[in-house]
Amino acid sequence: MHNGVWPQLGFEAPAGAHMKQNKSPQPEHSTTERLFDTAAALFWRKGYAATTTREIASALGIQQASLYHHMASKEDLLYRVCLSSLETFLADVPAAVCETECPLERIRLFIRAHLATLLRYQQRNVTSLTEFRSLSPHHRKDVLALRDKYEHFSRSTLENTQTAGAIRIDVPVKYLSLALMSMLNYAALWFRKEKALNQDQLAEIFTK
Amino acid sequence: MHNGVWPQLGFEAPAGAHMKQNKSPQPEHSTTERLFDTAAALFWRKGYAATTTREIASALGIQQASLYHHMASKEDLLYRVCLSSLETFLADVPAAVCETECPLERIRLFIRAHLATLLRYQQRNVTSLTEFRSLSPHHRKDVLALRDKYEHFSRSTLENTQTAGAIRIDVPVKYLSLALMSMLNYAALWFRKEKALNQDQLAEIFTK
DNA sequence: GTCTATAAAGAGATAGAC
DNA sequence: GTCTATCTCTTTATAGAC
Repeated sequence: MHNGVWPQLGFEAPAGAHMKQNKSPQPEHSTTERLFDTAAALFWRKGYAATTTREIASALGIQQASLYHHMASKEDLLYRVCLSSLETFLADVPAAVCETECPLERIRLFIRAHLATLLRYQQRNVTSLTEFRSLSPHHRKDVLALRDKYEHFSRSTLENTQTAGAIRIDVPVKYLSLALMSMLNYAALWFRKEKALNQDQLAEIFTK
Repeated sequence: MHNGVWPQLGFEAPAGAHMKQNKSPQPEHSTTERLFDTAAALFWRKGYAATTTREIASALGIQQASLYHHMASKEDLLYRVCLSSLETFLADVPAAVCETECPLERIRLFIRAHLATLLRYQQRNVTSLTEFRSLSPHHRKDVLALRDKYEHFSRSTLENTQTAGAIRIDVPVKYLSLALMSMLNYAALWFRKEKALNQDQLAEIFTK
């Protein structure tokens, strides 16, 4: 019963996430990208504040001081992980939703695409979700702007669906969006390796 | 739009939570209890690892070294905050649910009572939910045992309701429980001061 | 039960060689 | 781009007086 409703942070990383090993001109696994993934994995497991730069360096197989060739500071590293998380959502999810005009289908696509991106880059996304408070005020503002942009998009999607009469209208869009995103994002915290069908199940459960 | 679907940790504490100021033989605000609340408030806002013992002491108006008269270590303090959180759930929620036999009403009472306890001791509960990983292995085991106990209770409640045909039976209880608890517990992370009606709204939204 | 003083360890970050 | 060496600051925790 241990993998239940509680945020079970602190597991090993889902091995082999996005291993494309292609040889395209812009390499997908520059040292900087590896640094992001390595750091996100540790932030996910131990939290940002509890993770030391020495641990990150050790996981990369280099010395602690060598990190500073790739990052300005530990906080700057967190900032860029958060940025990469939100930029991926903003690039991938709207693109997926655009594939249909049917309101109800759009919301299904939204849920599927959001969940797919959420779980594909789970470590970076959980970091972005849970370590936001450790950002400097200036960096926080930047990340918040991207969040708002995405939230606006998701709320519009629900709004259109509601207007079209495809979902319940007795609850303000604000709360529908809130409850849906809560459920979806919280999934990032406990999701392990359950089969992808869960995505449809969640959709079915909530779409009323 | 800033107080939306993202975990907005880092706000001021809801002032005046459980201020009873009675004069009962066992005082409700011993220094130790005040320490728990003060620490939980800081853990909630900054996270356990990012909170220093000096900050806790300063918030209590004493010197850092004086803390060690009330706790064995910083980790021991976290442990006891987590314990108090779970012990409150196990004491209050089952007691509330017992008040009726009607299956559907039981689940409504469960949701209401869980949410009420969750928000009443929000700071301790969020700490228990999010800082679990910072516990020592031994303390983690203890806390996990209490979690399992409560999870078993909540799942039984849903199971009985499902058996009685009051809620959907096309989804395994495991996932119903998971989704419900996710939604409820996640609420602890963003809930501020919205009116208590939200509790009923959530119940309505989810009870199918 | 709280204080001052301090020990002991660990943190992030920099300097400069290679 | 990575290394060794080290600086400086902060951290948790202890000692012992009052």
